[in-house]
Amino acid sequence: MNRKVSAITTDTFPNEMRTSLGRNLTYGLLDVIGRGIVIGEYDNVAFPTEAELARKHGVSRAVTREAVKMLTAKGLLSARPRQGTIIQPQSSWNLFDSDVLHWLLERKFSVELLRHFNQLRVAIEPEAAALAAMQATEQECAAMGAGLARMVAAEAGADNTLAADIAFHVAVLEGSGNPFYKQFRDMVASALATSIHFTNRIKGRTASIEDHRAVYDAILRRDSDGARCAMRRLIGDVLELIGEAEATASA
Amino acid sequence: MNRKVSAITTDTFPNEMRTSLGRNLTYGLLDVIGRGIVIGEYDNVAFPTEAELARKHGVSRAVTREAVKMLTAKGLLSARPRQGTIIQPQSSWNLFDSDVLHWLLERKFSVELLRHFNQLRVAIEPEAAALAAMQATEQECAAMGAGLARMVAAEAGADNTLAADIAFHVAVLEGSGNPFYKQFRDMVASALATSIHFTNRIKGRTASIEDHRAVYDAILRRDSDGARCAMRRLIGDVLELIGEAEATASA
DNA sequence: GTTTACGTAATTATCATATCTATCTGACTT
DNA sequence: AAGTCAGATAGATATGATAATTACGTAAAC
Repeated sequence: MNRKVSAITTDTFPNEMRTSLGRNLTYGLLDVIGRGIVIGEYDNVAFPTEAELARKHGVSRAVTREAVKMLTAKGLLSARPRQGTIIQPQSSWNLFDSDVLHWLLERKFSVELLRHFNQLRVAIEPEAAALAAMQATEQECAAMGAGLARMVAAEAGADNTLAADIAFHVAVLEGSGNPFYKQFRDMVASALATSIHFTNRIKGRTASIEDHRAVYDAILRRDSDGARCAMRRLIGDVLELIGEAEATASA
Repeated sequence: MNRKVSAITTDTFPNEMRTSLGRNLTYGLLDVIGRGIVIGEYDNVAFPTEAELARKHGVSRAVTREAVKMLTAKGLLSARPRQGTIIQPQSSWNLFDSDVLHWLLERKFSVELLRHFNQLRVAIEPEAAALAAMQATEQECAAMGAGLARMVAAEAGADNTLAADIAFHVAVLEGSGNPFYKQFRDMVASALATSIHFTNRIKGRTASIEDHRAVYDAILRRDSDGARCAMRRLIGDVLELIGEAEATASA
């Protein structure tokens, strides 16, 4: 396995490439450049040209162009002849792309972003719970129950707290029967994974199980408004904690 | 301008290329393939290989690959050696990508999709209004006022009803100060543009202006809950109309 | 002095071709 | 059965050449 030595090789990016099935140079470069943009690596310097990017990372221009095109599709870049490739204002980044969100949450951790995201969750998830109460199938309800059961098991150390929490919230979103809500699957998973350390540090999750169960029970008895309120309370609590943390940090 | 004649030329896709700045072959092909996938052009046939796509559209493989990569980034495709390029299940399409949403809404018009989207709006926009009531700047409030004024003007035939409606809703989203809500800008614009004919047909928009003004007033007096309720009522009405239409259609 | 027109050069866009790599299939061996 | 190897296929990558676009500086025009 003696290939040309390059900054980015197929080996450089093994398993953690959550982007579809890719573990090839293009996806590697996509990840490196994307993360670089989000971190702010190019904030005070002109973004490199295709040729420079290719040379710097030791890959061909074709690979570079494909990675750049993918980042363009995600709203991070735009390219024009003679002007070069430039970073788009953050307002046009596609935050609902799980790659972009992942990069954002991964960087120097921003409580503000976490608050913004949970301000979104407090809109989305209660409504999803309400929809789920109206039309979730038995299977979908069973998935929620399983998630809850895992949370209880995790309490006793028999399962992973984070994975259980995610499983429950994802199950509710799936139960909504609405493809837009279902899209939040990856986002919520990504964000919870990042924020769990944060929220855990502030407050034990012991009380949380009961809150989750309240959502679950309401959905089971087809109580749409009850499910909405319970879920809103659940996420509202998280939001409150974040607000307090922000206030403490700035004080 | 005598270049090689091909199925997709630079001239084929002139101005209407809302995707970033592109009016080149890659963006043209992106649009053609993307629309084809959404419409269902490949539903009962194997998706072509890169080579076939390139030949069919008369472009090089490099262009084809770039378009395919962009569609991969939007969640529509995935590619593996030997397996070929395959269409992803609809559940992994990025519905929050304005291209994807545009293609979806453009196809044989689906009332169900419209309902699903408005089920999302009824979660998002009231919360955005509530946030706007808390922290919109004077400028942002002025933008909402301007949108409302345009709606009044449109009533008298002095402005475009659709554009005015969009302007108001976008202004509220912008006023939320939350980047996730701001992302709905393009989506709401895209969806309203498609649905306006539908909703207009069912009900005159005369009553609508007062509903919009109620939202605006609540935000101005910093009444968070009032804004949320007013906006919820506004979109709830639309949702109800869609539900009735669906019931009628299936009856 | 300001604007307009235009040529130049830089950078992306495209093409064509060749080679590499991953992976499925099936035959062959153990 | 289970493992191993060979062939075939389709995407992945590299390379180099050409075209198209347009920012920018310069000169001409007003």
